[in-house]
Amino acid sequence: MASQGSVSAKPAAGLRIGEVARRTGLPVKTIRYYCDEGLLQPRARSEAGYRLFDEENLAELAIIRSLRAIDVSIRELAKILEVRRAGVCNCSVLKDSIAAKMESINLRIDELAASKDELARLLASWQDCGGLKPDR
Amino acid sequence: MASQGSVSAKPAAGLRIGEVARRTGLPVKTIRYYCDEGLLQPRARSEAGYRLFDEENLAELAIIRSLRAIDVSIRELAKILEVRRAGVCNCSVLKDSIAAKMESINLRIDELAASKDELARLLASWQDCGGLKPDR
DNA sequence: GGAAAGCTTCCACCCGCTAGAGGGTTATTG
DNA sequence: CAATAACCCTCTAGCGGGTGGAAGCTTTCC
Repeated sequence: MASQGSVSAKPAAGLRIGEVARRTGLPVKTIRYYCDEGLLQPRARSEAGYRLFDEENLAELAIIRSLRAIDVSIRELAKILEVRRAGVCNCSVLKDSIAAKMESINLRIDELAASKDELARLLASWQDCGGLKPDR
Repeated sequence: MASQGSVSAKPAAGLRIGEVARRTGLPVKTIRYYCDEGLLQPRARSEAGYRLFDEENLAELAIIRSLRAIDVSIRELAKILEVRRAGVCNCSVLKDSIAAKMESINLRIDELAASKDELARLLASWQDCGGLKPDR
């Protein structure tokens, strides 16, 4: 009902979960799981009970993705987002924590680089010997 | 019994699991788990039933770590190591597979870099506003 | 010889999803 | 307008990859 005026004024009732999934690249089920765990609070529910998300939620999901990528736990993430939501930017603890996470990303990148080397050596060893067994 | 000659000749009965843990940085339990899953076969068991590992096992663990770091599954790893053990260097399938994994490491690194940017922006936004809430 | 450290097995549990059943809602289309 | 497809809901179960702890041998060290 009420086709949206083609020109503008979009009250944007809210994004439904599928749309959020499309925009973030996360599976619908995962988003639902994050809600269940208290990581994410949909702005509202539709009449029918559908979760309705907003742009803020998208921003939160971006943070979630970033931190999950370095294995920050769901629990810790919940705390972090809570603090953020409370608008406690002056909370240096959180800032430090995030800074630490960033540092840990560097570590992780180094580890991955090392892994790559490891695999390269492995490949090279095969290339070289063209069929030699690991000498056991 | 038989202190090892300081000069050489090390029959090296085998490394016990704790030593392997210390050398690889993996928890003892995890190593045991890898054995249970058939990833790793200790060279032997001591009289008392202790797992005894050798240098080859250490090399395998290095590979395991590298591939686990990019979420190669235990099952796939088992196959990879089996092939490797069989000395099938001419198996281009495996070589390709490893090459692909290496490519995926690059992807992962890019993702992590993106995460870092995301977090940097987050931090910066707080720095800037010195106490502004996420505008909700 | 006796305590401390290290190893064994086995079983239960945790985390982060993910799949599927069963059922209501919204959108499209003939 | 009814039918159908696509979407959403909750709930329960299961999986992958470990991890913790109990109970009980071995090895090491003083």
